[in-house]
Amino acid sequence: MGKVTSLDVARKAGVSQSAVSRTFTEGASVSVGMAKKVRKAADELDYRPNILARSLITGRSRIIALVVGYLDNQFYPDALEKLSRALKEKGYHILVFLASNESEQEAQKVVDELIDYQVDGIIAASVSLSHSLAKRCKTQNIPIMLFNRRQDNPSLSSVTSNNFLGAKKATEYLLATGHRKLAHISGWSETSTGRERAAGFTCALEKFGLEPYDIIDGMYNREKAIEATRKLFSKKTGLPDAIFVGNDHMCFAVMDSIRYDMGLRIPEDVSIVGFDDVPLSSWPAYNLTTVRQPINKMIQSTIKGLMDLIHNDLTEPKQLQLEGKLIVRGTTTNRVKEKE
Amino acid sequence: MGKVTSLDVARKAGVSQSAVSRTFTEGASVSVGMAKKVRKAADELDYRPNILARSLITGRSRIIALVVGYLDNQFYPDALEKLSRALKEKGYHILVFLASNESEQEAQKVVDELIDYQVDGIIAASVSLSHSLAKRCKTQNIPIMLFNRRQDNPSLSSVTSNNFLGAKKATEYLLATGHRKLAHISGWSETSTGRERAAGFTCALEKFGLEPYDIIDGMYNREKAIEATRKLFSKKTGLPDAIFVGNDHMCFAVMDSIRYDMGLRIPEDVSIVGFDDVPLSSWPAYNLTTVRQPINKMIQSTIKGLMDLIHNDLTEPKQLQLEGKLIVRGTTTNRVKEKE
DNA sequence: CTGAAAGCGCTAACAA
DNA sequence: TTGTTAGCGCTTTCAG
Repeated sequence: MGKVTSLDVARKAGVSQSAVSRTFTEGASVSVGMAKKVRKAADELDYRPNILARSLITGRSRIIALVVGYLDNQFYPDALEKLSRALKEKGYHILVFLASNESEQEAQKVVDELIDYQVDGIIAASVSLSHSLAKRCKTQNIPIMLFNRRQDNPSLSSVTSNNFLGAKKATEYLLATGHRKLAHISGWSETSTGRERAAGFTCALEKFGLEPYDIIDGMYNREKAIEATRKLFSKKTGLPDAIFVGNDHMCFAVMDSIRYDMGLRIPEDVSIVGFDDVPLSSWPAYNLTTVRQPINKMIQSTIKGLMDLIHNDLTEPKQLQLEGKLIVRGTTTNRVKEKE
Repeated sequence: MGKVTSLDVARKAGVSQSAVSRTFTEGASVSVGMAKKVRKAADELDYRPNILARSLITGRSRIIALVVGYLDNQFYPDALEKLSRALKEKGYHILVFLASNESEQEAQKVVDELIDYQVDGIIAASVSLSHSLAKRCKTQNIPIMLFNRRQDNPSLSSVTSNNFLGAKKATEYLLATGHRKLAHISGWSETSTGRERAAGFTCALEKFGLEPYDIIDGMYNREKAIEATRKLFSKKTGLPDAIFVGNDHMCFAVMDSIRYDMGLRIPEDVSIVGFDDVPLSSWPAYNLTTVRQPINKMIQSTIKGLMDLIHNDLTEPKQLQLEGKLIVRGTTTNRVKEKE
């Protein structure tokens, strides 16, 4: 029966249309009797207020744009699911925008689209908005939270784990357990996470007085990571005894390549450490030693930050960095003991 | 700077507000000169039409609701990504609704929410809408496509692969390669896919004159699948020589359990076949023999079906079943040859 | 082709 | 507390 409007309900209940509006508006003043009458009529007609019409007036759509690159790295569907649940609690829903880290022009289009939908806020997961695009959103008054990515320019709020420290911890652990020829297959060097994790790696080595065995950009991509692995093991100068990989998603490819291409054993021949601790990492097939990103806290902080931005525009940008934790599993071994 | 409206643009260009509307409305009649003038002013003001306001009139929000259970089975993020890209081409975007196959009441709420947003259509992936809820959507005139799920009642359109045939093929392959003690860890028996795949399994066995070694409901859940595996291997009556598992997601758990709990080899001790062919299945760590769901065709048909429903309400419900294909990889072996 | 005017379904003053 | 009224930003008749 097509659309039932508030007017239909009003007529049926024998009250004014505004009375209907009020009973469905949080915090409006309606008497109990009125509310009851209206609710009854509404139920009978199966009436629901039209959010879009409401948005037009209130200026709030209750839609949050989630901008995300690919969904093949399990970290992101996991985050999407958790973000969606948390936002639902607050009466928001997620409109998905896929942005494949492509050209500025593509990004431009995505921003256009999400402005069109009058979204109340943006969660940019894994993608980096250029300065000009960020400014456009600011002009349009759409708050942005960066999730798992930071901007050099501190005008944008962001939530990440401390990638530098996490990578440093992981590397120090490898050093403490007797590894000396450490390679790094890094996250994409065009991303903050990629660079910061690489920096943590080299910093730990430097402090220890060691040179990296090698650093290759894996670009957060399975194929690139496999290439990198092959390159690493084709060196004539002896093999690495440990590889720190920029994220778990690449790690799985690296491990597969080491085991099934190279025919080497993990961790006996080479130790592996990842970053993220996605669910797959704890599955026995990989059982990966990795730096856990505190995803629940990250989600929580992202939502809180976004809500703050939406409700009082006063808040100034904050770049939150949460502590990660090294989870030791089966892809690393203590080479110190072995020598004793 | 808040919102720039069509009126602002109109004033700046020195034309009427309707002229602005027309230049931004597909298929409206405007002269080239007028369009140019308007576009110029619009660009200068960084104007974009407000989709929500437009929706109010046209009755189309360009929002599609994707209702999905969990995102931990890689099949769904993959589908989400592909659906999103395909819909974007057509000018639609996906609003995510997580429905954890819970109570009727929860489902009720989800339907409420998606009606609120005036979505143009619903893609129900993996969740089954009860009859009454489906009817409510029909009353509200919101078309529904079931994705990877069928309804007994044929009033809803759906796209699936032929689960019965796929399962039958898989089982026949196991029989043809000399397996005789076939167990099935099934998909959730409350779902059409779970039931149809189980039916394909038993049908193939029956034709061959064999009894199933055992059938246990794994409920599309990792933990349940592991439990089922343990149960299977605790039987006193000899072990199964092959297991057909209801989907790949459970399969990974089953394989891990067999290898790392039981200490058995795949496929030497037991062959394994899955269903779906998610990306992970082709990774060397699992290298899974499985029935491929033709996901691209499924996506394509789902979108086409939905668009048909949206544009001409005339179309009557169609339950499309696409052909799946057995992909033979490393988790099965030919036991016939061995005996020769 | 263009402008004026009506109205989509709703909320938010404003009176009563 | 309630009803009346004026828009939110847009599309779509309807005249011209």
